[in-house]
Amino acid sequence: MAGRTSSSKIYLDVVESLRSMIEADSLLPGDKIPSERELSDRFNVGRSSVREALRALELLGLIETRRGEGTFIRDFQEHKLVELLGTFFLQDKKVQEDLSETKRLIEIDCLRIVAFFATAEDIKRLMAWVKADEFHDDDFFLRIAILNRNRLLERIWRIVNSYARTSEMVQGNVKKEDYLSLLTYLLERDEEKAIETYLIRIRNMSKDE
Amino acid sequence: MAGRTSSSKIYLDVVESLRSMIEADSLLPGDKIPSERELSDRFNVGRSSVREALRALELLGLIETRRGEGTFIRDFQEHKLVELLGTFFLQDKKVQEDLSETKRLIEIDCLRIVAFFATAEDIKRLMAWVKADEFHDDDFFLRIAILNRNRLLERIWRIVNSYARTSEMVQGNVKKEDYLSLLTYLLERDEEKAIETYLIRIRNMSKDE
DNA sequence: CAGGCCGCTGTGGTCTGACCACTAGATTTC
DNA sequence: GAAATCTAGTGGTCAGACCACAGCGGCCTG
Repeated sequence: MAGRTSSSKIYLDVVESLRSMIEADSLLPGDKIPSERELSDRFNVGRSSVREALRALELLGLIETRRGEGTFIRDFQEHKLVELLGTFFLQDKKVQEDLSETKRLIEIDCLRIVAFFATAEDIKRLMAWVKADEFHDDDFFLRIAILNRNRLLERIWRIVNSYARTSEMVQGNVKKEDYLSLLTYLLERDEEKAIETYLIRIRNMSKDE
Repeated sequence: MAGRTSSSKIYLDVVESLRSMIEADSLLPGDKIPSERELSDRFNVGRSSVREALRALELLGLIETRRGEGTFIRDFQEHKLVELLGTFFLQDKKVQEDLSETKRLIEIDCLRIVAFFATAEDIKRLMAWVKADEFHDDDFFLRIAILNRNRLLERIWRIVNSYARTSEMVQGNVKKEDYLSLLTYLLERDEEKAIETYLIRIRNMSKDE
């Protein structure tokens, strides 16, 4: 009956305990963590609970287990674990830069794909939408991301974008003409011009703050 | 034996079985899935294995369990990085293509960045490594991903790669010369040539199968 | 009849102890 | 010294036992 830190689910406690343990002992990727039996012992929980935690972390790619050898820490960097537990990382500057750079790269990738595969009809429909509605820059690229029919890339964009959005850099105002000319290039399958237009847009956005 | 289902870890099989079951029965968010005991029975595995799978999915945010009631499918859509994994479970065929395409795009992005920012020294060090060691294609791009100093992009690559790898098609043999010439172009900051070399490599890899 | 109490039953949550399969290192054997 | 062998430690799996909780229905009481 000790004061359990949290959620009435032991395995989550174990996850948390592991996190602290890893942090406290400053274990690095490749390092071995104690055996299941020892953890079970150390945390005073059943081995099955330890296993549930470990299996979950394994599926997340945070640890790696090798039968007969042990359990090892895998790519670390900001463990996804931390995010899952609600600890967010958007603090330092570098992360910000990485976010916007990554976002930019993905958007360009999407443009490339769209320039290559999207039907003229799809693009025209998008142009009509641009003319008709009022919208946020995100909305525009969401549509681009959807047009590119790679669901995974679309997801990645959504994720990156959602992070990028929280920590907002000022979204400068971009004029409809810019979007339209970008789309026009896409329609003409002129990948390079489209990207160029995109980059100019970026520059404008960060300029007027 | 083309499709190997059993990955030697029962709980992973269960995860897979659950995926198919959900797909087959077209279960939607909010729907209840069979009890642990029934699943254990249906899949002919121990309940603990079922639980390991369920706990992992729970930590991923894909399902939700309520004691005394049951286990339910959750509304994914909004799960940060975890979303990635969601994709992994939900579709199947298309995902493979998306995975390799995305991987390719990211690798090219990394190459671009490296061509632009990496120091000559770093690249030379990589060349030395190529000459000296035996390695897998993944290892090479892992190093490229690390060289590009965008941690986020590196991380996305790792994730995508780890998934792409599981389902992998034979990694054709690429010769060291190819890597070396690629690196040479990077050293000369010749982005286009480097990417061209990269693409040729891809073609070779899928050819000899 | 209404309201509430009670106890089933089914479900997840947890622990224990027992095996198996495998790895690595120590030990023995040649 | 090298090869074969044994052994301890580790993850993988299972079966069975409880517990805690939610939901349902029946029974008692006012």
